[in-house]
Order: sequence, then structure tokens, then C-alpha cells
Amino acid sequence: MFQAISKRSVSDEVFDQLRNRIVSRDLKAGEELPSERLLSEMLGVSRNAVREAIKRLQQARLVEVKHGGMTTVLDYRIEAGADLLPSLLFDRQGQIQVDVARSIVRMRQVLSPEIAGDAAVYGKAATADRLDAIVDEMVVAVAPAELQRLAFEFWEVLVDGSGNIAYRLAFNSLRKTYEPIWDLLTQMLGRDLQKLGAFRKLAVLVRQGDRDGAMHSAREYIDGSSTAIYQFLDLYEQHAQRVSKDAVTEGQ
Amino acid sequence: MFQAISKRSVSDEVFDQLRNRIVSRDLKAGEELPSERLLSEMLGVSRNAVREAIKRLQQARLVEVKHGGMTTVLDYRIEAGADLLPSLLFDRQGQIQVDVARSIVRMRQVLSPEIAGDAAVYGKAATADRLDAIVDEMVVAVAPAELQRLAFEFWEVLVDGSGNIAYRLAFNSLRKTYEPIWDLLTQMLGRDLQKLGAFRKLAVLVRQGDRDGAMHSAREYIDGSSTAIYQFLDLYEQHAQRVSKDAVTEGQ
DNA sequence: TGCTGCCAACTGGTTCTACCAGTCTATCGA
DNA sequence: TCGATAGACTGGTAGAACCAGTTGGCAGCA
Repeated sequence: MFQAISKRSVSDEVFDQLRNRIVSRDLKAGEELPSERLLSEMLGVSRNAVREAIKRLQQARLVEVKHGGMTTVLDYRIEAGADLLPSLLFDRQGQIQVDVARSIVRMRQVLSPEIAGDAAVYGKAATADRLDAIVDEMVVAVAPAELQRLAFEFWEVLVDGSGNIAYRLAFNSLRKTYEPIWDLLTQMLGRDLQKLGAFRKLAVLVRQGDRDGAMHSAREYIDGSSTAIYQFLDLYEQHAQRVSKDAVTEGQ
Repeated sequence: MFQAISKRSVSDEVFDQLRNRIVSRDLKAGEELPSERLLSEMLGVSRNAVREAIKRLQQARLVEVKHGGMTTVLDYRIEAGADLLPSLLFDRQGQIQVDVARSIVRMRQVLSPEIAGDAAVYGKAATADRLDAIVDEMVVAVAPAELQRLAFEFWEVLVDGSGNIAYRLAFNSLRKTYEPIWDLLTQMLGRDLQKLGAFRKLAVLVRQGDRDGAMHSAREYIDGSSTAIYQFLDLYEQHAQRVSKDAVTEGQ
């Protein structure tokens, strides 16, 4: 009914604005940011807020700060970490960057079988128990949104079971990236989420410690759902091109 | 001879201290941080510096800040991104966290063949040219350190060639993680870096657009160097256990 | 008794001002 | 011409004052 009011802080606003200008190449690598005092004046905020934003840009390795000198923009493709992905997924018009989306899906596609395999080897009975419990919930779930939530939780448990902290943190970054298009994903994955047999089978293989079996089974499922997303992205791309072409035509 | 004096800013110091307390479970998930005013008093710094540090913790998803309420610690294993890896690699005594290191090597091992395969498909001639140029340099390189630099640059070019921004940013995170143990890596990889034939072959396969060949060749090489690292980590682990056991014995 | 509303004492959010500490450059003197 | 230096930038730090949410207790009313 009512939804919480999002009250973004001033420094968050400054951070977003600067970050967007950097990832959109509006501010190119090597260029210098205006001085803190100038920025605070231009944006109508305190120098404090600007400093907090720049500290965060520095942490994200989007800029380099030098005491006494100017703050310069870095090449985010070389320096930035996976935490930048969410802000790369959409362009300034709010359109999905199809190549970015494809990259993310591909990485998930590649990592998932390995995660399942490692979970089969290193996961304890507790992992298999949790997986079974989730599948049990999926069986009685009706709403696609609920099914999707459980499916993603299934993978989170597998990631946990793999005992690999690098997988875990990388998956966290991916999760943060597709959270904004959660509902869209529900539509894309509709059919694949119905394949409860695949989930059940995977849970069994993990319990049996069958590395190859789990990998194969995981690959089979994840390839399917990845293909569904790729197909959507292809359509989205064609649609976006057609729209932008129309816009050009109208402009003439 | 002389090395630059690291003049860490106050807020960096505060950030590091709080982050370390969180990743070492000294501050557990759900616990509350002292208020900004109290923290600034305890640490003997301005509230300004504390705020900058907390803003960064917030960005790293290590804490949750609520206007009017207390700032609480989050579970970094669930929330944090891959950028946290560097600070997980060492414990408080400066010892390598072997399981974290293994995780990172494993992820690199899994991603690398896929990256090589994608680079073979999506990389242009320019990618193959750059790879050849690097191998040419490797042939005349003598110092192991120089060889290692070139080998890692080789992989960076492959990641670029794959055209996958998610791979790119994930690799950036991994790179930042093993930068602190760069010299140690030189020792571990000594023999594998001599395998110039493997690099040359990979470059050729990428130029030919041979996806499966590039993947296979990359897997062959990366499995070898990964094994070398795993073996070192096993020894390191045994040594660390022996030392800690001795320490206990001495304490008796 | 139990609910409502308000107030006080916290919390983080924001803005100033003043000053410290590096870096760069133009200018002046040897 | 060269080099030292003064001044005008840059970011770094501190502190005070105030705004803005949250919480809990207390007074007052039903």
C-alpha cells in the first residue's frame, strides 16, 4: 500500500553524480576533478559532503586523491572492482546496457557448475539438508516471485557449501547487480523456475558428494536459464535499436 | 633503497581499524557501533574523520547506518563484495589466511580457461598482436620478476579480449588481492613462468579463434601454476600449525 | 487500566569557519 | 640563466553549531 520514502543523503547524491559522470566517460580517465571547495560551491553543498563522496570514489578506485594536488579520474575498467557492476547495468536513460548484462549472466553461468561441484565435495550434510528444505518449499510455492526467491536462495546455499569465500563475495556483487531488475528476471526465468526436478536432482548429487554429477546437473540447468536471459536481451537490444532509430528519424 | 613514507590519513586509519574489527569478528554482525561522537572522542579524532570512515564502511556494506538510530554491523559474508578480499587475506598477526588464498586461486583457475575461450571468440587481431608482443618480451626477459609482470599482463590482455566487463572487474579485485604478496608469488610460480611455449601456443589459438583449443591450453597452464600455489599453501599451513603448536608448548 | 501525545535526550546529517599541510608556479635576486 | 622563495592554490583536520530523525518515558486523558 504505502512504500517507504527514500531519503538519500547529500553526500550520496554527490557520490552518485560524480560516479555516473565517470562511468559514462563524461569525466574521462586522467581528467581532474574540480577542487573540493569549487565542487561544494557548484553543487550548493558543504565541502564536508563533497569530501565524503570523494572518499568513497577513492575507495571504489574511481579517482586518485593527492594531498596538495588535484584529484584525478582513474580508468575504472582497469582499477575498479566488481562492486561497480550495479552502476554499469543502466545507462543515463535508464536503459539496460545489454553487453554488461550479458557479461554478468555469462560469469554466473561459468561459476555456477564449479560452485555446485565444490559444494558436492566440501558441503556437509547440513548443506544438503538446507537444499532439500528449499526444494520442499518450492514444491508448495505457487507465486513465480516466491519460486524465484527460493531458487536464488538455493544457489546461495550452494555457494555457502562450496566453502569458497571468493565465490561468495563475487556472488554477492552479482546479486546486488540484478536486484534492481528482480521483477524482470521473474518474467525471463518463468519456465526454468518450474523445473523442480533439476533442483531436487542437484540436491541429491550434492548429498552424495558426486562432484561431476553435480557439475553436470548444474550446468544443464544454468545453461537453460542463461539462454532464456540471452534471448530476452537479444530482443531488448533489437527493440532499443529500433526505438533509437525512430528517434533519429523523428529528428529529421 | 628508500621507500616512500606512507602518510595514511586519519579517516583511513579509522576505516582500517573498524574494518579489521569487523572482518575479525571482533565486532559481530548485529552489534552496534559506538555513536560518532563517542568514537571520535575515543579515537582522539574529529567527528568528521569518523564520518568519512563510516561512509566507506557503509559503501562496503559492512555496516548499516540509520538516521536517528545506531549504526549496526552487517554480516560481511552475506553482504560484502569482492573488494573485501584483500583485507581477508591476512589475519591480525599478518599470517596468510590459507583458506582465503585457496579460494582466490580456485576462482582464478576456474575463470581463466573461460576467459581464454571467450577471448579467442570475441578478441580481434589487436588482442592477438598484443599477446604476441608480450610473449616476445618474455623471451628476452631474464629476471623472474619481469617474467611474472609480463605473464600477468598477458592475462590482463586476455581478459580485455574476452569483452566481458564482469570478468574484468572480478579480475581487478583478484589482482588487488595478490598485489601484497607479489614477491611471494614470484617464488611460487618460478618454474611455471618458464613455460613460454604455453603462452605462445595460447596466443596462436586466440588468433585462430579456436575456442576449445584456447580453453584447453589455458586450463593446462593455469592448472599447473595453481597446483604450485596449492602446494606452497599446504606447506605454509603445516608450518603455521607447527609454529602455533610450539607457541602453545612454550606457554606450558 | 490503557491509550495518546508530547517532550527530552539521544542518534546521525549538514553546514560553517579556521587552520594545518602538501604542491605548484611565478617572480625576484644572485 | 639558474635557483631560492613567497604566495596561491590544493587536500587534510578540527570543532562548533545546528537540523533531522528515533526512542523512551512521563503526563494527561478516556
